[in-house]
Amino acid sequence: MLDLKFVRENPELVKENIRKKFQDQKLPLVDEVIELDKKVRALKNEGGELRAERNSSSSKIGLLMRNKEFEEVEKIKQRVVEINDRLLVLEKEEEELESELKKRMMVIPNIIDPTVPIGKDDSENVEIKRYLEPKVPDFEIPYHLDILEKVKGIDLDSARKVAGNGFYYLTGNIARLHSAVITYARDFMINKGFLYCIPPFMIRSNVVTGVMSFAEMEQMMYKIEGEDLYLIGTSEHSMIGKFIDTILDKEKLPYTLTSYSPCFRKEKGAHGIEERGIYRIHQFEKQEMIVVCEPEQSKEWFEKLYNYTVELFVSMNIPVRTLECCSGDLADLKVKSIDVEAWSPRQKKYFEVGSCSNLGDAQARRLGIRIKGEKGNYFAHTLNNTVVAPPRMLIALVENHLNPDGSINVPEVLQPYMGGLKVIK
RNA sequence: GGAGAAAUACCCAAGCGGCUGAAGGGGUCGGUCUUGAAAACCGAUAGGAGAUUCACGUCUCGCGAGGGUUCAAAUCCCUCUUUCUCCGCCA
Repeated sequence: MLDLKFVRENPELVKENIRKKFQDQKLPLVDEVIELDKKVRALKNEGGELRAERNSSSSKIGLLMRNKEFEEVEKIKQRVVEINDRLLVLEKEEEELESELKKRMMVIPNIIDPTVPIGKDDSENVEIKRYLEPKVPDFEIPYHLDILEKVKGIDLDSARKVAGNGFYYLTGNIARLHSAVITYARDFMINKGFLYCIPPFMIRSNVVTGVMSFAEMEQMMYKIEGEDLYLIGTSEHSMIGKFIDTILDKEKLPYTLTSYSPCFRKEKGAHGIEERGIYRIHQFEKQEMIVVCEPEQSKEWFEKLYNYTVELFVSMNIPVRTLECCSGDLADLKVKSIDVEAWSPRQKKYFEVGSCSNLGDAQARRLGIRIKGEKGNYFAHTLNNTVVAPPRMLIALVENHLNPDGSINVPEVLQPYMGGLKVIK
């Protein structure tokens, strides 16, 4: 969400940004917002004046009552009743206009970073850089399910009986590998100076609506029956929620946090659960990182954040590349976003394993995350990025470390977390 | 889950329909005193959201949150949230 003042003062810039994102149908919203804003302010002014009159009249009544000047009191009372009637009308109108205004403000996209490549959709995303050589071995790489089944590491049949499609049992060394990845990633981030957190895995509706749009909420979030609680889709929800309505101390910035959580997603909508196996599932686990910082530091942090993920994958010997989201593919709240994609030697292409986003002050404005400044408070910038999210990440791991006999090499950095095990057979 | 008590500014706390946007302390900041400090004394110190103004300023909202009663709400009523105490249940 943009600053209303900014829209008021820079309508052309806002429109230009909408065009860059190929959302021309939203162009009229800008003028509508400016018009609505004008009306709301006029109403506020009138209401303010009336309230001021009511306040002074009411205290006058107090004085007159003590002097027993009842006739005068009745007169003033009547005037105040009139004021209240008028206020009722004004307030209703103001509320309506404000909700119309907010509705429009919510869908006007955030101003994208000047470095974001212009493009219509995900086909125009831009590869930034590759890390490690994407190798295709001279033997055939089976589908990841077959690899995992061969080492008795997965049981989807039982999962379907117990919970349905989109769930999994990981077993034995693969389950252990899964934990090893999470634990290694946790320590990796702790070593980068991040504060490790285990957040609530359920959050209230007001936090949900604070961190995502209604459409997203409907498509992603599981609701707990009979409670005002939702299962989190990512720990970003509870981690950013932690800062709702706070005024932060300059000295304590930046907040750099890494959190572990299971993530629950309905995966309703466009694709459903088409992919066989553990690529797209209702439940997975994720190590996440978030940063809350000074506005002028967010760009710098953005670079650091996705590079941490790259470094982590490279340390496990998994080839990755960074792919920048073009303007048309960038979610409305985001200033800039880069995906980290891992190499799939089976598909001979890269697939998404992480996503790093700079939200600028958009999220902070929605959630009221401010920094105490010398001359008034201002909104913080927020960023989030995946450290690693197995089991999807395991697809990349097993495909890249598969031996011709179907055994899987454990990357050296994970071996300590696997009791020294070097090969999963 | 049941029964009680509470939520007021940076902290503690008074107030329980109008003169209270809020007594009193502590803290913090400034000053007097002192070689310097402490103590003592004096003074200052209400965060936040919004409107308006070139600006000084003015106005509105604001006593956990949201509703309601009233000419008028920190104060009365309702709902919710949180905290504390006790009981029950449970890793």
